[in-house]
Amino acid sequence: MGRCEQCMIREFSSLKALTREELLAISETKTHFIIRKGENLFSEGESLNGVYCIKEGFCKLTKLNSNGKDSIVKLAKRGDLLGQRSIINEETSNLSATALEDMQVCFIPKKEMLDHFTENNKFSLLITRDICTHLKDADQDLANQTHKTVKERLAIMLLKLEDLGGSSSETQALNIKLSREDLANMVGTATESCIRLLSELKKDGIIQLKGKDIILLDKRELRALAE
Amino acid sequence: MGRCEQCMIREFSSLKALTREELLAISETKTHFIIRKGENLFSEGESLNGVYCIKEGFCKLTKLNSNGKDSIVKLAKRGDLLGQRSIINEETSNLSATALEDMQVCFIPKKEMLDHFTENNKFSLLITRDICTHLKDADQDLANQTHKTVKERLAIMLLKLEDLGGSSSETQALNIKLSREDLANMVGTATESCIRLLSELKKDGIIQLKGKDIILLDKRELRALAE
DNA sequence: TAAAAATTATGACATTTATCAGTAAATAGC
DNA sequence: GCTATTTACTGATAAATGTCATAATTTTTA
Repeated sequence: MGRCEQCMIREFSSLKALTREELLAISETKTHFIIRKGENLFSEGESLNGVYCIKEGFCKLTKLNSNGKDSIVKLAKRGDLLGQRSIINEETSNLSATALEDMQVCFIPKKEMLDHFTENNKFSLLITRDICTHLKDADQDLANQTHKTVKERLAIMLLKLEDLGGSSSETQALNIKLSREDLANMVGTATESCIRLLSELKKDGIIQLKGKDIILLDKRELRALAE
Repeated sequence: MGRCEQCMIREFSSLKALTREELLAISETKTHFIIRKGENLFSEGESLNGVYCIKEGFCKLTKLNSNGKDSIVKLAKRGDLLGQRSIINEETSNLSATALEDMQVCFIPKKEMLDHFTENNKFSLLITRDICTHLKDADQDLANQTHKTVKERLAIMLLKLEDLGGSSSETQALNIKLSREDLANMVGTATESCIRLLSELKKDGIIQLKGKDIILLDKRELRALAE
């Protein structure tokens, strides 16, 4: 099994505040596993016994609506920690986490996290700050959702996808591959509306579509559309 | 000036975790003031030098959209602390806070808050938990916003207003008085649409409208509408 | 208290967005 | 490689929501 103190992924999260000794302790209790595309790391309402550290791959965090549709609340990537809120608030998970591609994930037990959280002030501050950042993002998303059109929100989302996952250096396509349905659920619209707007952006030469690949041709124009 | 250790409002917030000594220290540095209806406690983008503790009155927390409209992200009431996120993340305020009625507010300087935050683990845990709760609420709001109709969202909002501020024991009217425009900005719709739906709910005998007063007549039906 | 201003309300209409139906294309399984 | 199945796309239409105009009501101000 890999050793946390040698794992560079920790530099991307609050785990970077842990001492060598603390990392050694975590190495002893953590587990490492593979999640296949489409599988859940955890589900809404589930009680989490620890925190997940994403070593590789993207996943979506969703909330099931009463009408049976998923709302994608956010995306997570390599280096992100999942489940912090549930652990701190001692509540069941608020969201489901589903792999968008094959993932490598480490699981750190609750007790181990909480011990360091209470003992290492730098660590707990970073975790709290991380949660604060999520809150700020959520407020922004909420404001966008309330007064922006679907087209504006789609433009925002495409830029956000590039920001989060980057683009392939060969094909220029966004690295985060979402189905049209998933993209629609992020934007908060019907799948057909989402497809229609993508076609429109393509027709206007702002993006290029090649199968599932999306290439952002004119980011300046996209930003203008996002207002 | 009032003394924090004698102020019962602190029991409603993370401040309840502070020791008598800590409360005495805060009493020395805090200031107390009155905010008139419509005035701002602080504005989006402003850098906050401390945290606000609401002693009396309701206020709205808004985010300005590119189209010049406000989105009301949440409401705050007696006992709530405002500005915690900005202080912890050392960032400017994400939202504006505007009084919905005359308010009494205490201001606790940043340094004072951070000192206790780093030294009193119970206090910092409660603050972190409070932020976690806000994050959970924001995720729920976001999901509601994406896949619920305006009518469903309005029903949710009316129930939330009652939950947050209660109703007058005499008139049964909601204690939180919002203009139709504010209500629309909470629900995320146009003012006229909001008014139209309120009229519809009134026609169906679900609510009663008396000037600005809103009386929830049939909460069961409202909950059904909210799904 | 009367006039002015702001807010609430309603109607007509335009626009956006969702839904349903059906086809085309891509992917998975054999 | 070929079929089955899913996903992507397009069109027609319906429904929801926004916008503009205008009237009724309430609140504010002089």
